[in-house]
Amino acid sequence: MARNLTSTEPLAATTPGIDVRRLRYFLAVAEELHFGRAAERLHIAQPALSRQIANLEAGIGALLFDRTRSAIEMTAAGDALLPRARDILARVADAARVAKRASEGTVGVIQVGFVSSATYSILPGVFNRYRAAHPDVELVLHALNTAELRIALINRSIDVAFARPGIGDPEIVSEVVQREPLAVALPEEDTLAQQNHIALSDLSQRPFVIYPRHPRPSFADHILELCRREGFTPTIAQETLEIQTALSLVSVGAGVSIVPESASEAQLTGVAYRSFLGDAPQTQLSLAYRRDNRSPVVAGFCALVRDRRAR
Amino acid sequence: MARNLTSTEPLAATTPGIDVRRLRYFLAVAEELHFGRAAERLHIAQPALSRQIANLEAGIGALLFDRTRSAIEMTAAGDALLPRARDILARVADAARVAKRASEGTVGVIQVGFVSSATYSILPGVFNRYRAAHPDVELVLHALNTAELRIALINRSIDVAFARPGIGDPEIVSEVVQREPLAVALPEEDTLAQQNHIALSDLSQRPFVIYPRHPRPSFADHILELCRREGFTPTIAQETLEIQTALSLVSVGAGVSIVPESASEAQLTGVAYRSFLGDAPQTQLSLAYRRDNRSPVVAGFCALVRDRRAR
DNA sequence: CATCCTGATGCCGAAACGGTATTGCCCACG
DNA sequence: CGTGGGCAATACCGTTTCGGCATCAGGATG
Repeated sequence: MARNLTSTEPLAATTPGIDVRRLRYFLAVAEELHFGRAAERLHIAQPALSRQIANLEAGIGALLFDRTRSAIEMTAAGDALLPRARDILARVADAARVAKRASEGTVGVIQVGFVSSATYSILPGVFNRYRAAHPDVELVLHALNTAELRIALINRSIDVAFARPGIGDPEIVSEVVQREPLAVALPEEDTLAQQNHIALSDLSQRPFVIYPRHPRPSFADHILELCRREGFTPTIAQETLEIQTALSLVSVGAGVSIVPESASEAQLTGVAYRSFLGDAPQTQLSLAYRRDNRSPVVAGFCALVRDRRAR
Repeated sequence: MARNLTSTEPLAATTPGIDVRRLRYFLAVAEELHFGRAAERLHIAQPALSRQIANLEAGIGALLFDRTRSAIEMTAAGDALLPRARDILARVADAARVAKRASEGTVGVIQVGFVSSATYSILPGVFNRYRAAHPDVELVLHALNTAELRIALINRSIDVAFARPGIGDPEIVSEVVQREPLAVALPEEDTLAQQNHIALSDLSQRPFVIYPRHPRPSFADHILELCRREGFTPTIAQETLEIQTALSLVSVGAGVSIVPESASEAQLTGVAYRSFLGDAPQTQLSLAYRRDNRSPVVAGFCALVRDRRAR
């Protein structure tokens, strides 16, 4: 009865009759070329299978099997449908898997912004651990300053940011994930490099390399404020955008720079790192993300950062 | 209630819940981001839609929409599913279309074998008309001799053949599609070329170029039999495999050849074509295909050939 | 706080599905 | 030339699923 097409439906805009269940049934029959065995494989009775195949044929408008011979045969339409049926079934299964994994945050893309000075602290560990735990999440990195990070978060051009000291915005959640002492980076030939510990006031006559000055408020402002409290205004030799550039300038003797302690990891030749005398001034690194974030990928990333901080 | 997964089913080997109907519903909701409007577009009531989406979510094991806000939002799982759902629906529709067209013989491949001497008669017209009528059928051509055509048909390496005079085999159906008079191809400088009509006996002293000699029985055997009846055995100057080669040899004066009249279409310089005196001997071209052929593409091709012959 | 909008839930009739029993058909075998 | 066996189709029936109507629940809005 693969003949009476769309008799009950007045306007069939869609494709009635085609259905993943029926495609699965079709595949079984096509592979077994035997209704009885196919039905057995599908754990249904043979008549039910016969009817579903007939329904599928009616939906397509063509016979899929040639039942005239004793052994069943594929028709041209069946041959044409077979590879497509396999493909569709595979895609359906894949779609379900991917959707589920997306909900678990194990596939997708995450755009991470960070200030350059975070390069040497927790970032390498966080990125490595995250990549190991979520190999199917693409981790895209953007080095930006704190003000740019805020804009990028609001733009949604990044999903999560590491900023210093943090990002104040009603739309953004900012959590401190690391506090670390500041240290002095100075040329090795500087006489102060012979001391193990340095007081901030010792630097009052030295030229400073600061970063990033614009836009306000910046890490540089934080340093300048510390100096002001100590009773001096430093001479600014150079302003740079990134800590890496600042350290390079220090290495060629352009001046001294105040950096997070972890910057000593950079190991630039010609640069000596010295800690402060007494209780050193601190800097903090914050993890920031949109308050309305719903992405499980982002949630998973933040969870990993918090977990790492806890230890 | 997208929480209780596979509670009733003991062993779900397949992917329950995912279904083209549900994917269509999902697509509507994803595009409208509003259950009411989506339901309206689908011509069903909103509660039915809500339940089907819930079923889909249960089948996948993840929520696809975030209903916490006033305006509905996609979840990461929904975002991941959306392009795949579109793709699957398009493929389903395409599969149905292709299968139907395959049953009508308007898509597919057809392998056509033919004897070289048919090149100048009905073949160009048949091929051009068929390509025009069935642009999505790939027409693959194979120049073979009659014995090779028979083997290729049985092998299924070709679907249909044009053979001379025909193919006798219980598995093969052979229908005469064309009868045409034979003619003489001779060098232009031959004295016989000055006559408009030539008797076969006039050629008794001329060297013959025949084709194809092997395997038997061949078109060459047919020619030799005609000469024998006329009372002479021709001198065989050359044997070739294809009519094109035979005509080339004639053009350089190697001898004369008996060819179907339509071979004059070849227009080789140096070759004159002359018809026979009186009632010329005839040759016939047959269309052959497997008796058990079920391909609608082949059936369509044969129908076109028969139709052309009728006019 | 009342009201509206939106999606979820309860309940019921209709359609689809699957199972058992049976028929119809073709083929092989005596 | 019946006849029995194998296979798919059909008949019939119980169960599940689907869709519609009415209603409920929760958030937004005035």
